[in-house]
Amino acid sequence: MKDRLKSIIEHSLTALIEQGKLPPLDLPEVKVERTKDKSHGDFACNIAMVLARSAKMNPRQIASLLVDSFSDVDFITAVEIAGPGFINFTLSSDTTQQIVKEVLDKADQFGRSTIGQGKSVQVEFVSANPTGPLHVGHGRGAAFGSAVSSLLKEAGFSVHREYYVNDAGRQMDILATSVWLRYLEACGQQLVFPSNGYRGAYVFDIAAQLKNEFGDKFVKSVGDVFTDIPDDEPQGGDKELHIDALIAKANTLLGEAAYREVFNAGLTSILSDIRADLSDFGSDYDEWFSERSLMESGVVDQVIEQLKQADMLYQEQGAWWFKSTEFGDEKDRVVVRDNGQTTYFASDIAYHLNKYQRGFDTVIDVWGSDHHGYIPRVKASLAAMQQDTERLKVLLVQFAVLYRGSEKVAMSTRSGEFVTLRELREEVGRDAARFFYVLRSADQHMDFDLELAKSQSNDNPVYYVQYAHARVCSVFRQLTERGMSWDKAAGEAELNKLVASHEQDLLTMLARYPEVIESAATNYTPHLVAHYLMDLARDFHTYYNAHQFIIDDVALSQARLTLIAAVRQVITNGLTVLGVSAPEVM
RNA sequence: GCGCCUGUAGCUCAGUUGGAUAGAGUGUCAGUUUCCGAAACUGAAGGUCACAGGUUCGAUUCCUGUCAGGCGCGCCA
Repeated sequence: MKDRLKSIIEHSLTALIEQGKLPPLDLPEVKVERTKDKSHGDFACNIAMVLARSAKMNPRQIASLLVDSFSDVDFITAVEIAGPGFINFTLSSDTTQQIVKEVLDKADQFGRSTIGQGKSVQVEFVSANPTGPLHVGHGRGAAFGSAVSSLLKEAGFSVHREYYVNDAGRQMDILATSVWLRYLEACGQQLVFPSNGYRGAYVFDIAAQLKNEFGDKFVKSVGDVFTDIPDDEPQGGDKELHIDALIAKANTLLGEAAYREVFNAGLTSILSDIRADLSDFGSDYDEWFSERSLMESGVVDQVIEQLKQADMLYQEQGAWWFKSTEFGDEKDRVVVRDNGQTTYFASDIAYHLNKYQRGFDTVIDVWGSDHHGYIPRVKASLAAMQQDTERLKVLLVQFAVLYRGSEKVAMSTRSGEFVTLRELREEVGRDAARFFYVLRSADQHMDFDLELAKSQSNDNPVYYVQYAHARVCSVFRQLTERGMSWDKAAGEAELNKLVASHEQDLLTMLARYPEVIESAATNYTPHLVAHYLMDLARDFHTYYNAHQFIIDDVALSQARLTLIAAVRQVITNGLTVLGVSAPEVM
């Protein structure tokens, strides 16, 4: 509808210029927007005010010329000039009413558009290191990432959801060593656990599993393990040096093959836990991409070679540095350490190049906002390889600050003091958790009060929306119980009976849904959908309290039932986009 | 110190890319069931849009500065 109005206005403008009634001028994009106040009609256009300056004319005068030149169209009943020069359009009630038919015809397709033109988008989200279970901080990225993916799909993009598995690197070695040390303890040995190791309960579980499966295969004497290891921090040493030495010792004592077995035990256990967790949370993926595969296939080395050839790397103090400052980064970044190991950043360059080479039109990274400083160097690396950095979009998600009542909860994976995503899901439910996460815009800090979410979960807005859906279902159940039925065709033929103000509000609300989806998709803002659903639910509840649906006037009754059937459909569609269920009974 | 983000009702947050009288939830107060589900509805109260300038027909929105908070600034990931 916006587009139709737009083209009418554009035609009139060009006609007026040709007729010499308006001076020749460059036409800006015509914007037609929904009004926020009903008294201003359904749509408004501000073009007259926008043009006033360049045309050197009074905006109301321009508006008046435009309005006079509009040809009559059947779907508009009133065109008015208001305020400083707005042109307000009022739709015919017949046009407004037909949205019900459209919703029911398109059903779960209602809201789909083709603005994505089938272009391919890759969305990478969560990608937490497999060094421990997902915690509530990851939940927001999971809910946001999959909601954005669903939105893009609705908008006509071809979407590929991906999880980047950091199954290589130092953090994984720390995990492997932590598992091994816990295993040694499980085998009856006494030791002082490194302060920088992973202390979570799941490490004990993996160690116990290891012992079950392999017996004493990996047992070495603790005396040997801690020989020639520099002091840990509590003993006045450096915790990083301490843990690195332990990793090296694990490698030499166990040998490469056995070390790899311990390493993989930790990796596969945690990764399968993460996969199950995300799946249960309703965040599904098309691909799990392994960092190790990039290293083992030599892609990382190739990329480094490519950058060397392009004179983008230089050697200093034994390390290889990437000249990211030449592309706007604050400082140059190391890609190969002096000990010969490639950095995480080197893998990431290779990974992003790989994404580009797979041919995605747009590559989206969903990152925690604490990684924002990372954006310039990744973009720099792509620029250095003559890639179009505009294809990469990084969406930052602020972490939810967790509260227990009024007390802030300290979060640390290493110390094992965190609330897992699984715990959250079990306590507040998947629907409430997902809805809560996407209720706020992603770039906004969010306070997540566990006590509130747990103890007063009935106050969560998700129930308000779901209840509206269940209520519609309930009406149809009631209808059946009374031996009556809903006749869709009859209802659609009687839509002109829907003239009450509550009905008009609902009709307008339904018509807005595709616009909301489009806006939410193009701006990567799923919270708009959550807010829309709350608005729609409110209008429905208000309507419910003001009018009866099952009444003696058969024609009106069928029209109303048809309307609320459409409401039910749109609630279902919207909740589905957010990964939230639409229960028939609550 | 530098960079990015944020500052809107008591609290948690929206605000249609610069538009008309700044909104919702929650909390507080006052009401609504012989009626399809009261997990609902109606009404009231609640604001110097952090502060000060600037840009223009018009600013919560854009620019500058100040103040306050968060995050980042490793041969970690």
